[in-house]
Amino acid sequence: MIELYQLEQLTAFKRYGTLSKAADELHMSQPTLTRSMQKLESEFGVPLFRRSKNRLEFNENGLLAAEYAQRVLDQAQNMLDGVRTFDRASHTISIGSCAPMPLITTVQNAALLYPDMTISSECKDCEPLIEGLKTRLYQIIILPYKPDDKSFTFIESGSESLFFALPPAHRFADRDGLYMKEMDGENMLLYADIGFWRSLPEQMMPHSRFLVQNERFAFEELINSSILPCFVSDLSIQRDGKPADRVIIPVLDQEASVTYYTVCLRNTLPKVQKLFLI
Amino acid sequence: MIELYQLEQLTAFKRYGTLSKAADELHMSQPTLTRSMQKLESEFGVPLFRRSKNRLEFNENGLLAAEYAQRVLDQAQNMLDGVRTFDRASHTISIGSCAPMPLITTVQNAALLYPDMTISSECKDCEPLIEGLKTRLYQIIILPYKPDDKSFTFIESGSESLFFALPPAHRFADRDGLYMKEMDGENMLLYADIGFWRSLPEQMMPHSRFLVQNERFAFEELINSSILPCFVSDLSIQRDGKPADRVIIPVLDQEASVTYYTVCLRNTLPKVQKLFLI
DNA sequence: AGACCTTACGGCCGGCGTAACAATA
DNA sequence: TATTGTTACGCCGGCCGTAAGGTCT
Repeated sequence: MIELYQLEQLTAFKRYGTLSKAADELHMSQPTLTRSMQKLESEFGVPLFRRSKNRLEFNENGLLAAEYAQRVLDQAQNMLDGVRTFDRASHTISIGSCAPMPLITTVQNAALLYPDMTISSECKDCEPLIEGLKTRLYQIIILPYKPDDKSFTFIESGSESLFFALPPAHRFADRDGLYMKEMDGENMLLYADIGFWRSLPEQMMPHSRFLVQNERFAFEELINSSILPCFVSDLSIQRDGKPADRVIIPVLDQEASVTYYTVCLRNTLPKVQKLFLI
Repeated sequence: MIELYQLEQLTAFKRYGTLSKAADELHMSQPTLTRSMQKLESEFGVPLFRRSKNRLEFNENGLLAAEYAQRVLDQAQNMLDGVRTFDRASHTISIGSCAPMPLITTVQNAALLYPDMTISSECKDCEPLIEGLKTRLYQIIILPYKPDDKSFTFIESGSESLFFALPPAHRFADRDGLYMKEMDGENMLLYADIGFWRSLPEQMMPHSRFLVQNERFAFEELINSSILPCFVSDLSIQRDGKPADRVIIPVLDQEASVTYYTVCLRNTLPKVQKLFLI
């Protein structure tokens, strides 16, 4: 029977033009390749080459065969990739979240409940999350609102509320609560990786400038060494503590408090059931 | 590397359900198949089977792999078929003709001029011939008129004229020529395999009944043992002689005399050039 | 007992590299 | 002389079949 290694050799000959060069590239001796091509030719049952005394080249059959061969090889590679990718996916729980904080506990839970699975996670906007859930890019997504798609199932999985972290000398430092509108115009430090929260300040405080920090370290250093206000949340305080030398004032806008929902496809529920039984 | 024979084995296992049966079908021992599948699995790098103590079955990876494998095998088979068909086509001159008589000499010429080629030929109506020439089903066609397609090239290649073959006692036996209309209403013997000629008598002599003979032998026997008139042509006379005991009267209608044209695609001309240099 | 899968063992075929030869540029 | 393709020869790895062992119905 014709075998893939022969097709590999055939396409190598097409690429390199001579048996010698092809044999080099294939890490084999040139006589071996000669014999292998003779055998292939006899298995096709039709001539594939034009032979001069010291020159071998494709005839039209051979050119056609080499094209076909490439397609067969591509498909074989495609098979390997496909099966390996499928296997990897079946050992991976992919979680997408609208914000980093609720992701942390969900990833922890998933790792504990499914110790043999690889947990992959990322933050995205809500629309791509929902798209990704439908296309099975994610098995689980975390949204800041109840999804209304009938093919989804979900549980409430926590909440997060924003606070202003003000320097003690700030004019609003003694308030019990603040609307963002009241802070509009004040420049603030802002940590970049906050998911869907990112759009809220810019929307509600159009006159403020936000000093966006991509590095967590830079963000925390600047809190310590400046008197700029910034945002924190109950979850971030729970995780990292209160920033030193800041007064914590609740943000009163209703948009500043959300309930998170852990969502999956009904179809996929069995695979991640344990996460819904907490 | 993964090889086709392993994929063949994989799909056999899918078809037959157990290694034993698959091994039988593949004419190999069952331990051999066990080992081969183990090797395949290790080459995929992911588990393909669920193993009980005395039962082997696909897991989801394996099912997917078997589907992919079938596609690879199909494509490999497709490659073989494609190349072999291409090779055969390149050694074949396929000739289509509107009538059998001009085909004979053309096929003879082709066989002489291209002794290494296989000559295949058939009779069809003019429209399918032209279609077939365009789609390269034929390299050459023979038409009873000049083609007007710009992509065709052609030469005149003979002519054929019809005659009535009447019994000597026929009322028209002494005529120098006859129009078909004059014979309308008389029953006639008709040989079936006459190509485009077939439609002419029925069209011009609607009141006649034609006793169509599919067998050449039956046709000739009936000429000898009856007094029914029939058609012959100059070419048929040249080939088979005049029918015994018949008077040959020219058919005067203009449709009863045609000039034949040998036609090929301009593109394909080099392949059949010699036939156009006669 | 029969069907099935796996492991162990030894034979052998076929693909491999080396060497030698022939032709070409 | 350097490069290329083909043929001859002998080695050896890997695939094969047989045999044996274990499990399940």
